[in-house]
Amino acid sequence: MKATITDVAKLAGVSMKTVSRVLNNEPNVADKTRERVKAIAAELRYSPNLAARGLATSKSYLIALMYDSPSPNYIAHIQRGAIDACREVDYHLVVQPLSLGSNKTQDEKAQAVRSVLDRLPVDGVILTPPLCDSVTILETLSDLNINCVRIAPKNGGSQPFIAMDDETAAYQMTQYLLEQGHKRLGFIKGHMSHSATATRYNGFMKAMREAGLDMPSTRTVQGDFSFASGVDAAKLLLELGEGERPTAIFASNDDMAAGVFSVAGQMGFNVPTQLSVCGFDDTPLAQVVFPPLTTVRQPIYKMGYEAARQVVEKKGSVQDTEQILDFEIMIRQSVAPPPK
Amino acid sequence: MKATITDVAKLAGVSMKTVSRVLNNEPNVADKTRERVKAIAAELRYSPNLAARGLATSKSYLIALMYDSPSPNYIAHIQRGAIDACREVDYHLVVQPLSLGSNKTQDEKAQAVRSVLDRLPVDGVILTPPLCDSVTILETLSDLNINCVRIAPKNGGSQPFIAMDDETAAYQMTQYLLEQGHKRLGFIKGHMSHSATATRYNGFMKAMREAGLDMPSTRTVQGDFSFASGVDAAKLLLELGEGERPTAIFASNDDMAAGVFSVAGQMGFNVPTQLSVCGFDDTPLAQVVFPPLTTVRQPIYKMGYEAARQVVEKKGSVQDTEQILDFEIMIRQSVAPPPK
DNA sequence: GCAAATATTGACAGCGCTGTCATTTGAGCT
DNA sequence: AGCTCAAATGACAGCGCTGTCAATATTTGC
Repeated sequence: MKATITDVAKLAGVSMKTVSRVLNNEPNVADKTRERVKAIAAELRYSPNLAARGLATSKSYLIALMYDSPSPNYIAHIQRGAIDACREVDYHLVVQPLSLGSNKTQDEKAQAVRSVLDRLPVDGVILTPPLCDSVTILETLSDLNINCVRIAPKNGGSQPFIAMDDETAAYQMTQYLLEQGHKRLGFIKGHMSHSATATRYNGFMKAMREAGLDMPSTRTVQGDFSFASGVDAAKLLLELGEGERPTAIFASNDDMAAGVFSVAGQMGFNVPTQLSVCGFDDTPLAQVVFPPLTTVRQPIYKMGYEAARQVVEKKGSVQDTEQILDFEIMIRQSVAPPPK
Repeated sequence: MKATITDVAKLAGVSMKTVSRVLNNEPNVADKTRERVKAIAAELRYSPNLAARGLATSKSYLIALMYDSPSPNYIAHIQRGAIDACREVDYHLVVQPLSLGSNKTQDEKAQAVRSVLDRLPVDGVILTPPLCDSVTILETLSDLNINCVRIAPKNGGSQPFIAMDDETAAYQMTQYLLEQGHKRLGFIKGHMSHSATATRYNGFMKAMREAGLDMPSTRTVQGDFSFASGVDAAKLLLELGEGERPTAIFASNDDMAAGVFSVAGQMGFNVPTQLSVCGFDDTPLAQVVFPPLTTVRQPIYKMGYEAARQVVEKKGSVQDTEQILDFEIMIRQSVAPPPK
């Protein structure tokens, strides 16, 4: 049925081993032989049997993308990037949602990871937030001797990672708000357990500080990245007295920004003429609200892509193991100068 | 390092083959032996080597979820369901996006599928729209002797499928609109290549017909499931003269409904007091607009779950191979009686 | 109690590939 | 030509598991 390495070897008049060498780009094969084998393999549409190869090399040619319920959109893009990278090197991606609620103990987390990897021994793992911040998980992985790459981890650590400079992005976005003439800004923070919450807030505060602007605690509200928390936060912010109320609100993600839109609409504040709003992430939502939301685009596809490349290549040098990717500020129509 | 079947066999004082039998729940093992082997396997945290098993059985214990860029949300839920089903039977899911633009010829589609499956010979495939409607792909799969399950295909055919009754859902939603007192309804159709477009429209029309209501062509607008197309369609609909303009708009999906919201807001129509809007799909978006959108919830998680179960079990009887799952009408606040 | 039937177990080959190491080939030199 | 040495190639075992089929243990029937 399906061609095997033996078929190719026979047709090419060489040994299986030589075919194997060609297929794996090993040295010490005469160019002429190499060409001939390649041609015949192509003709036979031969492709090596993953299981056999895996058994012989004790590799699986599989990598896992582990995540614990971030937004579907986030995962979808990471995933897509990772898959594209895998295809280039004949690897395959297995998706592993993990559902590690915060109610799980460290031990349970380790067990969950272990049990997944017992059943499917992969060659590498990509970890997305918040999993990438669990020391327990990182330790488990290193126990199991599985190399991993983290996406947007809270802090550097010794494992390789891919990240975006959230702080600078928030900083620049805040500067943009200030350039528009806003003086009273509101800020809605994200979920405390998420790494981006602090960095985004820090970038925001840095810009405020540099501008010499006051940031009273009444205008900083805790959210949790959900639409509902955006709604609650916006209410708090917009119910402030005339001289206190922010003229612009920086929500730590798009969902919460949408919550702000919703409250603004109900309370009769026009966006952007009476209230400017900006978000973070550039989810599809950002273009599906009115007016389109000014926000920060994260290079999530690329993060997935680079993470997968790295996890299969396991390069050595340190500078290769930490990648900071570029963001992009998407200026749309939800921010305007403040009303007089 | 990792325990093998030989380790278990030695400790249990039986042959490898007997251990193998226990692990695969084969008959003809004495209960006592079975228990002992199980205990020892558990103690050793033994789990079989996928590659070795795959090599011996020429199965891969992998199934593929193939899709061609439907919304991330849709895929994420299907995927989650499929993964959960896989875990129950020790299978694994490999995700395979396919990007078959409509500009691809049939041959190219077949090639694309073939090349994916050449490199990763899976035991089964789950096909989502619009892939599940490509005869070429179905044929390729059956050539390759890979069994597949389709999710929400356009028409029955001979391959097993999981679907939802879109027509009845649209029918019931329309009835709900009519019960609220609306007489002039607008309908925004989906993308022509998508199977759901026709069925949803049919359900809508059936309810209109039964109610003896007129449906002039000016109030049926072609969309393509995108937010932008919803915007365009809404403009067309809302610019109609006073006596022509619909008092309620049924958009074939939530994105387009969001487009309607956006136009309504700009044109000064309050939703739902002046204009009722409903959608279809119950994407996260539905709860992130104001007012929350009345829409149809599809059992997408369950579709993924059932599809995976079916693809690994390949049951025989016909009634098992066609499953119609229940939908749910999510009544929220975007529909109200029409203005007097 | 004994043959026949059945249930339980095990020996062994082989799935398709790669690693190791031995062998052959050919190039480069004197 | 004859020799050395490196490059190219191949023979073969074995990765961990399951299928086949033979061997052994147990039960059944009379």
